[in-house]
Amino acid sequence: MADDKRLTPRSESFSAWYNDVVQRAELADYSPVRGCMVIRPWGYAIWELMQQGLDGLFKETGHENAYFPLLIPMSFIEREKEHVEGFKPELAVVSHAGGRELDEPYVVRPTSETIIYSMYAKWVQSYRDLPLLLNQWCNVMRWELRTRLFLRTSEFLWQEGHTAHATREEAEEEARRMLGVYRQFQEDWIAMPPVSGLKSESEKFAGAVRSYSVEALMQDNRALQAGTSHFLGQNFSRQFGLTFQSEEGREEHAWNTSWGVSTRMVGGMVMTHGDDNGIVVPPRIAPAQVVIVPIWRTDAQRVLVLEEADRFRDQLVAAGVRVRIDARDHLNPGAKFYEWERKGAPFRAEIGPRDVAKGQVVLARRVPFSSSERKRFLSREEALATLPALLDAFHEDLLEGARARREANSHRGISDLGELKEILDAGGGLVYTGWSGDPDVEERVKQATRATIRVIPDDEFASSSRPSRCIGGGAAKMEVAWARAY
RNA sequence: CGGGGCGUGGCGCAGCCCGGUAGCGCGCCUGCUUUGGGAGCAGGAGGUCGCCGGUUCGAAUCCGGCCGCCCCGACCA
Repeated sequence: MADDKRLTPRSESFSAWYNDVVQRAELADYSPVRGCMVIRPWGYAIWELMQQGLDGLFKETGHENAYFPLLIPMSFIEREKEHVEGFKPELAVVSHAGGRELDEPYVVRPTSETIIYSMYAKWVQSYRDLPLLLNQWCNVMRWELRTRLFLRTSEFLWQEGHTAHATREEAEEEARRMLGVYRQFQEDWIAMPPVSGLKSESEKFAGAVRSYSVEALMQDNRALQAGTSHFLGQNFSRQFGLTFQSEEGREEHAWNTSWGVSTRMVGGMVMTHGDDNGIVVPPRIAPAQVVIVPIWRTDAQRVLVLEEADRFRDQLVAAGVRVRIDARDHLNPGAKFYEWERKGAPFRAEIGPRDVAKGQVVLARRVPFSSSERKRFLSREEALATLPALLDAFHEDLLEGARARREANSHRGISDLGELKEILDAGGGLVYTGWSGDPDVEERVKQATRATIRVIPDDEFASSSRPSRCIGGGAAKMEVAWARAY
């Protein structure tokens, strides 16, 4: 039946579409463990490319990778008051090991501030040991009530950067710098342009002095917190005795930051670029940027076509393009076209007997070049010479499309609560209003609209005229962006 | 945790109301023919009907309990 092959259209149910497409694109599957997912090879390869891109940026900004234990003594988590309050409900605890009950239970890390800063305390003596700039790639566990593949699972993969600095200014700068790295990465690799800014008090990380985030607007106009960066002040260094001797010989507490992005970005990619035919993987994170589909009738043609496909692949690989040949014999070409569209490969190159004869390839882009140009016929030399540029151009088109969608769904200068609610109920995305900074107002608006303050936007995203009225009445002290969020 | 829905070959479903020992599509296997947008024909494999108990000569179907999953709301990267 045709219906077996179709995905639930986005217009029918965006969340059903998401669940469908994540599984049918073979990104991930549900696991026997409640709330946990299995990331399948295609999805994992995308994550690996994200990791590579980010890891490069971390290294460029002076960070090194390390690894800390999965299990954290319960007493560590409990040391920072705000921190434990924030995480208590979602901790998974190991109480038994080696066949007996442990004297002190361990928690499966929900995040690693405590164990990492306890080690930093051991390693840092002098201002000369600072800054200490480490990152770790790992899994974490937060017991979630309601889970969704990639967007919220009990176990997820992420990176967490943890830094220690001699001065407050330097740590604050680091937190801002890494927020910028996330933004840059999401634009340059995922073609997902977020809005960056400061979190409100109620939305900040448990244990932080200040939290920043990048918020991306999905196709259903809900916001996705796609990365966070925290200025931790001296909260953890005080609890873990992370001190150093300053140049002047005084003992001082170090200043910390932490920052992380997770496999949630894969979900963000899906909901930013996907369409009713499947996901769209932006070129720089596509495990196969070009999929060659060979076409043949006879055995002789098969040999000839596959030979040409191999040669073309080798040439593309030499040009730095990630290529895959789909030589499966039990599927006809049409079936392969649909499959790779579902899985979001940026380009498909068809090579059949006619193309071999003419020395050409037929190139199709996952999102067509234009409505009138669904396929491009290129000589092999041309294809080879232009593909790297075509990949870049596709990235730019995706980024521009996503940015245009974000802007089209951003509503500025809203000062009336009724209007805010109206916009949100009509499916509006990011709504910019004034705010006094009063948490009671924030809570009241949240109750009334089911939206939250996503960020106090950075200057670049702020409205050209600063709002004077607070959404809850009275004078505004700042501008905030509201949205319903994942 | 509240509301809704669903558990039947790998996937999607029908059968349940009205009990009689399981069927359809897709997928899978074998063979032949095919292959430029989801191939055709022929043959074949595959199911303790979520679990436990009850009613009955007999339960996928009726009754009770339990478990699990999905969706919508309260908390969260």
